[in-house]
Amino acid sequence: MTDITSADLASVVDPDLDPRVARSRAKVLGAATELLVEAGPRNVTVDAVSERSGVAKSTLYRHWPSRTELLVDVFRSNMPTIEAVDLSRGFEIALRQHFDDVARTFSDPKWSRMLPALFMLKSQFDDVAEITQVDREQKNSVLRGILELGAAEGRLPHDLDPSTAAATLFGPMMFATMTGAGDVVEVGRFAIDRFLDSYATTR
Amino acid sequence: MTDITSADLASVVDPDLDPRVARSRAKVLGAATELLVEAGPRNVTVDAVSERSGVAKSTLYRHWPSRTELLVDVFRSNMPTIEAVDLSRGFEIALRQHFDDVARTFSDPKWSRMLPALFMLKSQFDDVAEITQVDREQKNSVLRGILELGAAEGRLPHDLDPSTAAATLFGPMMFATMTGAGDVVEVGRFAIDRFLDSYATTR
DNA sequence: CAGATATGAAACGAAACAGTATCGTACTGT
DNA sequence: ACAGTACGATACTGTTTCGTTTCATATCTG
Repeated sequence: MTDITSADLASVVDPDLDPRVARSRAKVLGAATELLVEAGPRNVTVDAVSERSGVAKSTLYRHWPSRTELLVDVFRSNMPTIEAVDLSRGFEIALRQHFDDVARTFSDPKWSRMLPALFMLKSQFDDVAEITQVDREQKNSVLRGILELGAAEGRLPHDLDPSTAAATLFGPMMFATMTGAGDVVEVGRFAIDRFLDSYATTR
Repeated sequence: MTDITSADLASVVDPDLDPRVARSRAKVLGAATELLVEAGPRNVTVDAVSERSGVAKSTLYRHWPSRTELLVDVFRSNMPTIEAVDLSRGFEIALRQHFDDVARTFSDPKWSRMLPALFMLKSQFDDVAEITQVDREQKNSVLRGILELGAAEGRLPHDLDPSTAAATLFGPMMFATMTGAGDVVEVGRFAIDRFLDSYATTR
């Protein structure tokens, strides 16, 4: 896992952009992320972000109209990327590959601390709700392909709802992350094994 | 499901206590809970609670030394009660009875909105962490009894870790609650069916 | 290099907020 | 009825926070 420096992050934000702008935005987002992870959204004050990032408050307000929109962007810039899965090697391998991808984010301590705040603010800010919705749709889309492959291989029923399956497969890891009980990956693996074994039954 | 009035809640807080005190505390906790559910912990300001509850700020500070401790008490007073299960009618009935109990709390919209805040503040305030820990221990204790019964009936292996099982059984409902995708109870039932079926395999 | 643009530093206003203090009033238990 | 206690109303202090403004300086682009 490679560390992403402020410079890298800046270039990710937008190409051919005034480097000063890119730098400022990246530094602000980085500092705000730190503050969020350390002590929740309440800790992400404009002054604290300014001080931590070394970016003047006036500059900050040139890029974000309000603290709220900055906070939303912090979540947006930290959302996990969903990798496409290789379906050519069969259902179970694809499922476990996708699992590894999702498990990585649930194991990331930064993301773990961000997650409760994300869900909390979801009900207050439409932008945050939209972010989570897009993420879920992407993941469900990937999972749908895997489930269809599983059905084609005769290992899963055809009427499986992706979002129900997602909850069953990944909910346990979320539970472990939130409660802090048990190893996240271990719990996740166990849940997937239960899921697969349940359809291996001769009924 | 019966509504709990302020008077009822007051008497629950502590018997043989000056009724004025009980009344004030109950009104404050009720109003603070509302504010928390409506817009998160940041919305629970001392002035807002005072205004909403009709209890003077000075009175509030006679009962709680600080805003933080009030907030902690709000969570404490809203924690779900764990019912003991009847193990005499067999493993599966006991499991489903416990499931109904847990599912009730995950279906409660008030609790759903409280949950992310609870997990968020867990890492900031030791008192909140303690509350969640006690709750988890209680639930794990109940589940342990059920799992042992299941093992005795030959339907589960003997080496099942209660906290791993808890994550597998109830994580999906938490996932559904947090993401807002799918019916919570339906997802929960599905997950339990997978869990049970997975051990019904003839291996 | 030169003009355009972004930044930094600092001060400022206004509002929200936590917490304290005072004092007259209402309630409770005996 | 009476003494003890809790309460409400209000004002107040000090701090935090958001957001704005100004102007000199640094950086980028052509």
